[in-house]
Amino acid sequence: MLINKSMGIVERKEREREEMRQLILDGAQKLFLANGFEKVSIRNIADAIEYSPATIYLYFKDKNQLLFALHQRGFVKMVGEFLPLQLLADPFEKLVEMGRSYIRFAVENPELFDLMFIMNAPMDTLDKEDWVEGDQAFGLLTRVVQECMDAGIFQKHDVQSTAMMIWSGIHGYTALFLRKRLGMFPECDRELIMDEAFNLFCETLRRGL
Amino acid sequence: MLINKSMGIVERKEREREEMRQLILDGAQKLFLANGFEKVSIRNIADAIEYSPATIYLYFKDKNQLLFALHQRGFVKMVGEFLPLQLLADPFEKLVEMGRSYIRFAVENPELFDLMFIMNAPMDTLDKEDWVEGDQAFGLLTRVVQECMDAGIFQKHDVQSTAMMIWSGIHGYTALFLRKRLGMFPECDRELIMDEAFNLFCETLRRGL
DNA sequence: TTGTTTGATAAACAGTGTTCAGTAAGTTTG
DNA sequence: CAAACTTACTGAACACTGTTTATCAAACAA
Repeated sequence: MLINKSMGIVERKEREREEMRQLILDGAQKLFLANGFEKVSIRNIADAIEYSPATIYLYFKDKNQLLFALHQRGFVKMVGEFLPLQLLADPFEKLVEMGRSYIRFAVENPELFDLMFIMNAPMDTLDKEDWVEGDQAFGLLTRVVQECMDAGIFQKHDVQSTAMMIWSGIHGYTALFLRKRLGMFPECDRELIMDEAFNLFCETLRRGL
Repeated sequence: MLINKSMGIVERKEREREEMRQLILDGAQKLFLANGFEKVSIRNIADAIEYSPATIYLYFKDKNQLLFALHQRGFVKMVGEFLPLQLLADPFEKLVEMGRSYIRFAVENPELFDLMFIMNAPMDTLDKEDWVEGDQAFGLLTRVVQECMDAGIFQKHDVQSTAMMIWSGIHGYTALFLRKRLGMFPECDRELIMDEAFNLFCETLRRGL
């Protein structure tokens, strides 16, 4: 076996394999974002990229693993939207803007958000190392919370619990809204109430934490 | 047509129809709570109650409508757990206990909770009148919030927005926990952090609202 | 050139929600 | 009571789903 020859081939194969993975994910993402998750099957994805359904199983163990790969893409995108906000000087303003960003991300990318925070499917079989993207996003939040404490805006509590509390508060609206659980409010008032509730949450944190 | 005779029969038929509906729902509920939603099919339900799958479609337009009927059962159960708490004298304590109840309900009845607040399916086709159960539960919350305002515990804001904010806060944890989105915390700390975050939320409301 | 590995696939399996023609009882009418 | 009609139910089919496996041709190694 000629080492330099086969090594080149191995590298190319690896590259081609990764390209194929991305091709599948691109096709899947396009379909999911356009038609919603419930209406997209492995066969649809295979058709879209002009391969047989069985081929997809050479690159992803099952549908959940494919969904999880998209879940990771979602986190990359979300963290990308959080990063510019880190430049804001006032830590509390930074926190509020991150909350607003979270909600905006959810409204603009409902399918991705679903995958990241609501759907069961992608979390079914999961290792520790798969959490790096989620960790990164939550890390940004804890850091801002710590800054708020350091600046004396918040009292000093356990940072993790505080961050968790804030995340939950923001996530709550978002999830209820996305899953159409606000039927008790008349359609027209809904956006207003959401907005008021968000502002009230920020105000309450400001005063009470 | 003899009026008194046929009226008796019509009534019996109506009664039998309702009994059949309940029989189907009982079977469905038992299977869903035991195996989770993803693993229960119309055929399973039909087998369990010893009828043909097609029969179920004589009583429910489709699977979503069946799920929505269970969703309503869930609300009846939850409101049933909230009612005794209404006797508590201190409105803030009442609010906190309702929050605790919400979380406990979710942990003890994850499948029902899922149906009530997370799953897409049962909300797909929904009229206004279908919201009575949800309205009732949210009504209990707004009333307690109003009491807190009247007692001077909370500042006077829009009751609806305030109730929405509190609901979201509590719902947030619950949904994230149930959907296994707390992978960034080590397994053993999770319950503790959830508890701390809940207490912190109550404390913050107490001080900041 | 021969032998081996690899990537892709057609076909099948076991399941899903849902519809519909057909049947056998229950009910009403002459 | 017998005939006509109505109703509740079902078997079988339709068009899907995710997933596995035997097969085959092309790429590679000896």
